Amino acid sequence: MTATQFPIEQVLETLERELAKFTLPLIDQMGEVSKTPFRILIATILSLRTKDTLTAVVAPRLFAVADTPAAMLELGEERIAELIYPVGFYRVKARQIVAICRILLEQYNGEVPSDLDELLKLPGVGRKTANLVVTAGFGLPGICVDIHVHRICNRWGYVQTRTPEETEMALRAKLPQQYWIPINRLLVTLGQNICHPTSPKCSICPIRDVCPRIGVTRSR
DNA sequence: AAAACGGGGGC
DNA sequence: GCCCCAGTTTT
Repeated sequence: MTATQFPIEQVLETLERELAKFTLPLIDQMGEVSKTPFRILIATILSLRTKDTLTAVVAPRLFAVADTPAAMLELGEERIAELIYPVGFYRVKARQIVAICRILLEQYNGEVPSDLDELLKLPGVGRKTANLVVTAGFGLPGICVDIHVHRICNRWGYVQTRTPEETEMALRAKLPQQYWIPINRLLVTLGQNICHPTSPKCSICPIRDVCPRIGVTRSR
């Protein structure tokens, strides 16, 4: 179709090799033992519109006190709000956590469902959160598109989309499935450390040789 | 399509 | 002081 297709596979493999040099996303910061579906679900709720370095400090405080839906309900909305206060949106998030845990206990036997459509029924869970639980929590195929994945894929010209949901669908159609799970982790890492919305640090970018927008500082 | 939720950190 | 942050829901 196009004369020069963006070399997405080469780029993602390069990023995979360079990953160790960068600050990693929230789920990786929380450590291997924290990668249970329930912790990923709750931590992702806490992380909405919040820096993940802050969430990575606050979330473990909550998990130390309550690590299951039943324990969360026992803790109660007020106490949850106090514990998560620094992440912001604490009232909304505490209310959503309680509502989610109630549903998990009443309808899912206290377990987090692995099905995307079931996850999307939970209050406060949109496509980004649901797909992160599917991929990072269960290791199942899915594409988690946050603002970094959306921005960078469009910056590269790999997709031309207006919303993260459109980007997710475009990637499902054209990105080889072996990259579905790692693309989020790779592009969030790149987006946080180098490929910023404004003033990206192209001079130290590991894929500068093949990026079509090298030196272009405006967001898209 | 736009507002609203919100404290913490960077500049 | 001003702006942004691994979004989602409501108007």
